[in-house]
Amino acid sequence: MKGEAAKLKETRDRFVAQWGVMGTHWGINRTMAQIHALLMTNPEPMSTDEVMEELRISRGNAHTNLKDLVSWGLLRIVTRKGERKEYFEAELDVWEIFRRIVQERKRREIDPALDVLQSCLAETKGMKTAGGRAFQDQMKSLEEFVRFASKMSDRVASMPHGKAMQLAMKLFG
Amino acid sequence: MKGEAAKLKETRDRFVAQWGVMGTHWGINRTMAQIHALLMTNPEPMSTDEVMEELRISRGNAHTNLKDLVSWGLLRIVTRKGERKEYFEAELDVWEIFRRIVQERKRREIDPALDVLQSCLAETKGMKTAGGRAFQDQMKSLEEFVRFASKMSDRVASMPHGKAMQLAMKLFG
DNA sequence: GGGATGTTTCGGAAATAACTGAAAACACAA
DNA sequence: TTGTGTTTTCAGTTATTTCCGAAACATCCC
Repeated sequence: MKGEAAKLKETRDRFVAQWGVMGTHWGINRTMAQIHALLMTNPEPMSTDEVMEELRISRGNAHTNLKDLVSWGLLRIVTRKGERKEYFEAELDVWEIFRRIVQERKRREIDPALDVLQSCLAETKGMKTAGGRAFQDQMKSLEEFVRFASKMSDRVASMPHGKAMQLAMKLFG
Repeated sequence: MKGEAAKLKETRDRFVAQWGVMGTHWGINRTMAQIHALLMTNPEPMSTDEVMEELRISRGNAHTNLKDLVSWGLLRIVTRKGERKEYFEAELDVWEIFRRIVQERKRREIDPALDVLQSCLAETKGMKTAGGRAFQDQMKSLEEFVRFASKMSDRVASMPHGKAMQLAMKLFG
């Protein structure tokens, strides 16, 4: 029979690896997803070196992705008294994680799309040909929808956990 | 002064190009996004050859991405009487587009994540060590949330336009 | 059959994204 | 100021994804 600790390690490694694969499908890179998985399941904050060793990756790679995760708000930097080294700890609250991701994806994906649509809309304003009209109508539909999505994202991202769940239950209970 | 038609073509080209760039950030490839943009703004269905010519891409590339878009439910294949050639036309209704994307992303991104989490959860069931408990708690939170997201996606994807908007207005008006 | 038309597949080329390793920059204490 | 531990940057390499071009396949018509 296998020891519990060994089994745990195995399962955790599998989680980290799989989460990395998932990451690539989510449009974020493998390493970043792996680091996130690693830290979400580590009881203690980890240093860059520990992450490097655990995942067998270079310092540059570890550093870049740790800092990216911090900029997403998914990791926090913590320091220990008397030590200069930086340690990283993951946000564990799922609602908080979700909010951060929504916020960031809005900024990176929705807002730029909105800019494109609005500029296309502006440029074709007042066109009278059938083709012009049709194009503009389609831009308008898209713009309205994306603008709406943008607003929704903001609302969701600024909702506290309790409120969100309450709302969700009312809708989808 | 520039003719309206010329201006329109220019704006549309820019839309197609930009939408392609956006696509790469959304985790779908440039060509696929460009074809989608092209067809959403084309009054008539287009053939593979027309798409190839307009975007200056190879037949293989055009073919693959057109079929992928069909599998996403974002394009329909239409045929003309007496012609063997296939033409493609885009779904234009934004709510419909949104539903299809939600559906597909759920299938590709949420469901596999759920599998991973559930299997990790199962494997660590009943562990008594502190580490095992902590790991399991985190898996459980994630699993619950992702399962919830899965359910939400299904509901949203099966909602008719009117119902969804009505709901949205009540929430975020 | 065999030519014409259109679709699908696929090996290798090209483009893009991710990663490494090492050096440079930085921060701070002695 | 110099030494030591740590973070950051980046040019070059490697891996992955995307794309091309051409051949194979399928279908219809004569």
